[in-house]
Amino acid sequence: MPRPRTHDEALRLKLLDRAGELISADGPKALSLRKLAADAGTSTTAVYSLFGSKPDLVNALYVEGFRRFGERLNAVERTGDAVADLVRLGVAYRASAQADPHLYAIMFTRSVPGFEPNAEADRLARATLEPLEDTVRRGIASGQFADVAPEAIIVSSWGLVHGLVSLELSGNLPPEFSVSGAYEEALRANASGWLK
Amino acid sequence: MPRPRTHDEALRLKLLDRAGELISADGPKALSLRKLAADAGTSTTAVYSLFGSKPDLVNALYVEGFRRFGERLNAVERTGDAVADLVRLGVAYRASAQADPHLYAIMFTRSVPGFEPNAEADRLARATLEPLEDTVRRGIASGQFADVAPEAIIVSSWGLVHGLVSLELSGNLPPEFSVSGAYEEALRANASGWLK
DNA sequence: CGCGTACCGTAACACCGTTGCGTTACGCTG
DNA sequence: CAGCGTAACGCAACGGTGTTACGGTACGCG
Repeated sequence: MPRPRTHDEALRLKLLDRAGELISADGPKALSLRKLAADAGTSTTAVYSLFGSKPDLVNALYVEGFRRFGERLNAVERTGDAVADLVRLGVAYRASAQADPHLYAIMFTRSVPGFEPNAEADRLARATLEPLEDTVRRGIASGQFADVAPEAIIVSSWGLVHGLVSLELSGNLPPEFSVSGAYEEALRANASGWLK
Repeated sequence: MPRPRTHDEALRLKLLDRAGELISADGPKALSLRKLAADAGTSTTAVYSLFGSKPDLVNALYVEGFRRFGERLNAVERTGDAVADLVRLGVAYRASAQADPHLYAIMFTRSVPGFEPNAEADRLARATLEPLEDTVRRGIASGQFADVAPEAIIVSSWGLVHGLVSLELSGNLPPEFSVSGAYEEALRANASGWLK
């Protein structure tokens, strides 16, 4: 007997899509529920019935960002050489961040005030790193890397890649420092430091 | 003939101080000009006559953050061994970030919407890295590091340290992983990758 | 003493996220 | 076929934000 719902899955996707565009075009500040609703031809209520709140909508973008990230990392072909594989993964990581810089900002910096990823989103984020974890464990098992705790190499590699990419994206690097030029070299040097 | 000004240097410092406390206590979202003015016993106009706008006030916090950062990095004693010095600088970097996590967020993530550091602030930020640049150049000159472009080692070291610290502060690292435990080891491995 | 003037607090503006309320629009029932 | 019950939804209000225009204020000089 109720009136049929128009706040459906299609609208949910449309809102997510438009929200991503608004953020990508003018930054996180430009994401307003009123503007978003108007763009999608609906009302602000839609966001609340479909997502719960603005932070919850951003959480959905966070999940979407990690999904795209995971796709790219999983698509990296392995060579069997752990150092070369770490470099490849790092290159894919940077490419992914540059493809969606504002999604990257949502994922790794707190660019939307008040947003904290929920538990499920955190698990997903964690799972995205599986290719990295796998490569490091294989490198240790094969005797290529020193016999240290895998986490040490995993976090060190992740930290370097994340640090370089986020310095680059946030514009904190002095202009004469080009990440592109030294990126692969830095990744290789870092991985080499763990060789047996 | 005018009435004597109460929006003076003392009030400027008081506002900066209170703004830092508000941000440190409840995050960047909690920094409201009305609350800040009330806390300081003045009106919102003070912020506009002393700083220009809210982003300009945040810019002053940005500068203050880099000043403290520079103090700590400059206080690091050198051993003459480039690898050991890079580790020491990294430890000081992390300590500085942990001492003022919300200032760190202002400095390196875009945690306050609408804020972009101005040119002078950018120069100051750059100058903060001098101890790092110096250590790397000496390490290359002494023949300890390979004869690569200094920028490669500088950016790689900075990237690793920044990446680890910001992953740690943003809570993106898996809970079972302790940065403290593997931090120095990772820095040493990274620096070692550049040895001749 | 009072005038001139720079200063500064108040209040308005436009916008934000969020929420309660009243309307709407359907499908089942009589 | 008419009407009712009910879930869904848009509108408008609420308390907040940064910012700005304005008008009262309080001093030093003539």
